[in-house]
Amino acid sequence: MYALVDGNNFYVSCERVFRPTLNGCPVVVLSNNDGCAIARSNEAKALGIAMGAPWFKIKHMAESDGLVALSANFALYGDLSDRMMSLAAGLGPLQEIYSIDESFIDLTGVRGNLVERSHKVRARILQWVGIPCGIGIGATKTLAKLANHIAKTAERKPGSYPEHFAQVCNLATLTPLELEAVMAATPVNEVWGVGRQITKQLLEGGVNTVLDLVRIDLAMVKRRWSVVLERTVRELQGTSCIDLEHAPQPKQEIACTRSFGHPVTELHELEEAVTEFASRAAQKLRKQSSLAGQVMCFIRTSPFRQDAQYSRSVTMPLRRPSADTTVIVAAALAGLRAIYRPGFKLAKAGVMLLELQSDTVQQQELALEREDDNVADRGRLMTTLDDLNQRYGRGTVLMASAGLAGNRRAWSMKQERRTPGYTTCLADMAVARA
DNA sequence: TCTGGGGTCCTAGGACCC
DNA sequence: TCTGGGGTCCTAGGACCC
Repeated sequence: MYALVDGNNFYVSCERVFRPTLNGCPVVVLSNNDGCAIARSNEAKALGIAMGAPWFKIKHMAESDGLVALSANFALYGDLSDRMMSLAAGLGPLQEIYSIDESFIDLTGVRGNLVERSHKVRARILQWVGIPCGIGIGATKTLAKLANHIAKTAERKPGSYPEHFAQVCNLATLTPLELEAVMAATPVNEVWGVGRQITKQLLEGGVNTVLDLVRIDLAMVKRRWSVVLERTVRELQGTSCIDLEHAPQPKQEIACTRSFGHPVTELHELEEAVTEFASRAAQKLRKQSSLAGQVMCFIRTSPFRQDAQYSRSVTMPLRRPSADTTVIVAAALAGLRAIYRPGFKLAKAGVMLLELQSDTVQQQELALEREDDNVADRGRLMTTLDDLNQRYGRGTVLMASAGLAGNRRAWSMKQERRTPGYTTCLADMAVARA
């Protein structure tokens, strides 16, 4: 038995914790670069604002409907997420943190009334952290996700499901007939693992609801689609196929990519951006104690513009696996110079680290060439770099090719409406006035 | 003027091996 | 006239997730 605990409209709820006047208002949180809406309050959803709606297309609602837009404040969301997760963990013995706002809990061995227990955990998260969440319970992770969807929808749209499913929904307590009714009332695209493409194909085949999907022929699903969708159907039928991963696995690839605040055409500007992205990626790499075997670098124009299009990537193998910022930046810059062409209005660039491996395994080799640097010294240098940037703030010590932050940089992302780091920066702490 | 960022898994097809 | 069978590895691309 699994539970899924999921924060409602998470980023918006985080903002509301420190700005209660936003309660009841239509609010969206914008992606990096203030590009599009990535979180919407219920009121914003009711205005018809879609997930991913470009800000410039919905901006007019600020005047007409009192829509409030905020730049993403990931420092705040990450911190409130940690607090929410530690309380959600109280629901059962094992927890898998699935995303910034969701965690699965393995309920094996938990006695008593699971719904009552969930309501208590939910109330505690609301009171101690200030984030409202929905909790779904089911025999498999896919059913727990479905239950979570029902819990949220029952709360947001009265009449859509039985009232008592609001906030907490345990599918395992339903009779077969009740379960069928719920599945028949749920569109198939709400299932975890059924995205846009597969939804389209299912609808063409007359599979409209979750109930239709759960009754589909398994062999046909595997033939027509894949083992992935077959697994989803089995999970809906109550056979657990996706295990809880309570120990986070190290990433197999690490990326740092950004859209630019303004189009970039000059190589030297790109070099600054790519240096920063490669440095950030290398830092993430060291944080999970990995080495990278390859560095990928890409640049591209905006596919939304009518301008001449250009999109190239290049993968640079490293001499030996490394987590050294200087090595990774050098490889990324060499790649950039190889793919750069003048005359294009570039909108985005990025660096990805591939072929990651643990830094405790080091392939030995014959010393056929002179070592310029002592590997242990370089490791200490990187540790010092990370410590300094941790203590005095990101960008305190950086590669010279990153340029100076004080200079005007076309590539820096736009963030015109960001709220303070209420919980992560002393100077930004909220002040209570009597 | 203005459209995010960061991941995972699976499959098909080609190159290559004996 | 007739041209096998069985396998691995790699890559690109597509689907999904939040």
